[in-house]
Amino acid sequence: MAEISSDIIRGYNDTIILYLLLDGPSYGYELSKRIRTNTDEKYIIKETTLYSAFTRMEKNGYIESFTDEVLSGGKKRTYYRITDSGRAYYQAKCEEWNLTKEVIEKFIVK
Amino acid sequence: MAEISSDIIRGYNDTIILYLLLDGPSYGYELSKRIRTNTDEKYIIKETTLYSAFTRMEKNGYIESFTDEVLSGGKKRTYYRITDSGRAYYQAKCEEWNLTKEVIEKFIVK
DNA sequence: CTATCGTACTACGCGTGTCGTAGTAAATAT
DNA sequence: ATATTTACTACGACACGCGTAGTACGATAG
Repeated sequence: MAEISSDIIRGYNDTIILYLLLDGPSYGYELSKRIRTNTDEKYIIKETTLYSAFTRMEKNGYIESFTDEVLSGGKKRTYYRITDSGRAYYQAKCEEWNLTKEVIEKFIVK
Repeated sequence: MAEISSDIIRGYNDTIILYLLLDGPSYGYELSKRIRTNTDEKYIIKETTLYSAFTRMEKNGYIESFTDEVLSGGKKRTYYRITDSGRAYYQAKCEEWNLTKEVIEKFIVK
């Protein structure tokens, strides 16, 4: 079966994460499982990709973090919450996606 | 208007080029114009991106080059022709695209 | 007759996102 | 007692795209 290449998902991991955060705050491990189940195992995000996306997006102001005092599985969780700026970015990414899809599909034989 | 980010087109430039070469051999300048017009100016490939894609794909055996003796515009043209391996790669990329599209669209609000 | 535009590239090096590998740490299942 | 699951962090490598610059010549415009 075809695999999803990191080159095409590149730059859309942020969008995927932001979409899931629209439902409310979440954390790495949970998000990774949601992505996995949501796509019927078709896309399994790499841990390093996920956590580096958190760092980047927090730096960019798209998400905010807060920590839970409760330890789960030995390590304290870091939760992330989407910001207004993140919501706007997500919307822009959706528009970009629709345009990009239109462009690429001109070169894809079905 | 939304712009196409290099992060999403990344890895699909090769596919776009191979698609156009299915019609027969072509060269850089012509392909760049065809991409431009084909997408109604929505996607204008950068020259460096295009020529580095040629180098990469020739190395990978997806395309073959030959030169025309006729000088055009002062510089001799390098034509590229798709190989059988390139055709197979293109097909695989199309399948990958369909899968990726399905995955990403689960996270896009329309 | 000089200058700019169009054609057709090549060279160099940077930035970014993804990924492989490895390590830390504790709770829970076997 | 050991393996697995949870929940991360650190480090470095790699590939692709892109900015910038340069080469070279014909054709067209002023």
